[in-house]
Amino acid sequence: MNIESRIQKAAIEGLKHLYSIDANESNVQVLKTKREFQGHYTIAVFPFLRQSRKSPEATATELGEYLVANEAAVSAFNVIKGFLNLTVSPACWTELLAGINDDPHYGITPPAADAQTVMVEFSSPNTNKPLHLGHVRNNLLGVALSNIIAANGNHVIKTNIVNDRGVHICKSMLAWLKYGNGETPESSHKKGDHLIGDYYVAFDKHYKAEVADLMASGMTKEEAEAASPLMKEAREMLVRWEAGDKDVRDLWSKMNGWVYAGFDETYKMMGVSFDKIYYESQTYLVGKAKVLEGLDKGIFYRKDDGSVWADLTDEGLDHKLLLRSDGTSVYMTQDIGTAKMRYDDYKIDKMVYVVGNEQNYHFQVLSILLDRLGIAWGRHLVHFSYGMVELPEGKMKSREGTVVDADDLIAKMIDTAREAASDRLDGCSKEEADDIARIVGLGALKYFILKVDATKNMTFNPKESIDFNGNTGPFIQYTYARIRSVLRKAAELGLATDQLPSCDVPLTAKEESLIQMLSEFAAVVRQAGVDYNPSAIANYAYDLVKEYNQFYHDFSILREEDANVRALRLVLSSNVCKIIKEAMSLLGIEVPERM
RNA sequence: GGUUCCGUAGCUCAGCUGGAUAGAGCAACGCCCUUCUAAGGCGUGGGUCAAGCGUUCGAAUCGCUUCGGAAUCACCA
Repeated sequence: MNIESRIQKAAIEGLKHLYSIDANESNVQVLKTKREFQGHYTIAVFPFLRQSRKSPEATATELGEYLVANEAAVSAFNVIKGFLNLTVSPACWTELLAGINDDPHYGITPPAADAQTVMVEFSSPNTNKPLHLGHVRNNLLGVALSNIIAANGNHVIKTNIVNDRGVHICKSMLAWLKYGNGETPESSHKKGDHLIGDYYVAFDKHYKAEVADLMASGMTKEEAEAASPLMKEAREMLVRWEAGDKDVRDLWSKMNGWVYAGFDETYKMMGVSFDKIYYESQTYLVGKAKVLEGLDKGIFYRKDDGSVWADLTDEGLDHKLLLRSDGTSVYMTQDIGTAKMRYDDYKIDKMVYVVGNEQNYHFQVLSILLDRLGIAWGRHLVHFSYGMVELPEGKMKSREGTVVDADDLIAKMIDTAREAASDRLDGCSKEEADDIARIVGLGALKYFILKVDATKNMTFNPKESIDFNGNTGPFIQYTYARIRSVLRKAAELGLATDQLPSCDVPLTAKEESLIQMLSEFAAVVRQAGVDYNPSAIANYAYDLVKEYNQFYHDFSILREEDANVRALRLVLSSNVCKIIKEAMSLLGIEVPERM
């Protein structure tokens, strides 16, 4: 049991004993004492005054006296107004540190025998354009969330649903046929996803030109869009694709292959991997069948024009289209198919979709539809709804060329990291220096994105490059590397870094505070899991590191002459190191041994 | 128009299951390397927590209203 719980339990007993108050966990709050006051934990006694029939000061004092007498962890107290500040005994802190030191994975809960299986879907790219900053946020959140869910004792299956079919794919295929002259990633020395993206843009350019010409000859915009020969060809191509036309399918496979090779490079760079990948080209027919099955069962209905709908008015929502009048499927149909396949493939207890908040309505509807279709986890599916990445001017727009490309951004971050390290890695080989630049550059990018509350929109200013000082990934990595350096030197001197002294060692306030923060890690991981909130881990790591840097600045470790004090500081430092690494690893961020 | 989300320092963000004088980083200005990595530490200035009303011993946090911004309500995905 942690110290907070012990204090809370004792306080509940004390209130009962002193005033016959029946308090419980929810109304006895044990808070962390604010910096400017003396003590480690604080209880506000205001809620108990009515029943204690005493002043705030008197009540707090009596409760404080009770706790010092009856709870070994509490060694002293002070009262300011109605706030009871409690001081925890040094022995208690040392014991706590020993416990953390003995646990190589403190804060991480391995799956138990009856652990739940949670599937996390993220990334889910289109195969017609390269990944941009929005996808980066999605991927990083997906990885971090999967790690956090796993760290809370669940089995996690990471999955990706690739949107590899539809008229948008036909557009780039058509443009490549018309304007490509057989260009390949090899011949052009372009990543496959970027090559295809260029043809998607080319289609749009020619299509716009056609529409403009037709409008110049007197058509309205709608007429012109409907009459565009290019668009007509693209739609015909989709029909041929659905019919399984060999030429179209071969081209489709070839071009998708290029895109996947490009994506794989980006994924690898970002440290993203999946346990299972689904393709919409394989799930949409399953969805169609499932919808028709629902139609037979009377869950859905068919309109006169042949389209199939779900009536959601009893849920306070509208009618939702599931199959078009021409029998083709829509987005929702595909998600239903994917859900069924997942249900058949794995015994999932819970499904988490990492998808942008623009699709909140979609997932509200999907949840209801899956439930009606008998998918067990449908009703309680989790839509991890994250906010957009915006530029200072507003949304990224591909048409205006303001999209921040993932590969470009990553390369730029690594270059910046390399420059920043240029004059400080003299002893390193080229490979080591490259690896450090990669770790630090990506660390800066990942932390920048993950430290902000995922549900909120965030702003990225491309003109001001991501910082390497202050509340950043490199700041945390730097602290890690600095501690590692001290620990290496300790090893050279033959000093143990994991042996607490057997006798009592007096602790400074900073040391106590650090142990207190280390012990909080387990609760932070748990809460991050409950809230689906990776940023809580990031902010914790920052606070811990900031605290450690003050300690590092104010106290010596290796030059400390008292061997017991030195041993304690080494253990403390090595455990801060361990927790930094664990926290960053939950976020999918690596830490360097030196930088 | 309906629904949902957001509004905290010049900028980017914490804090939100109610607790003490609202915190960081960046930017500005100043100080600290003969001492374990200065990507660090310390300090100064910077706030009507969008506004108002309410609930409460206590509100940035909870409720209502207003203002401002975003998303969504497609036979797009």
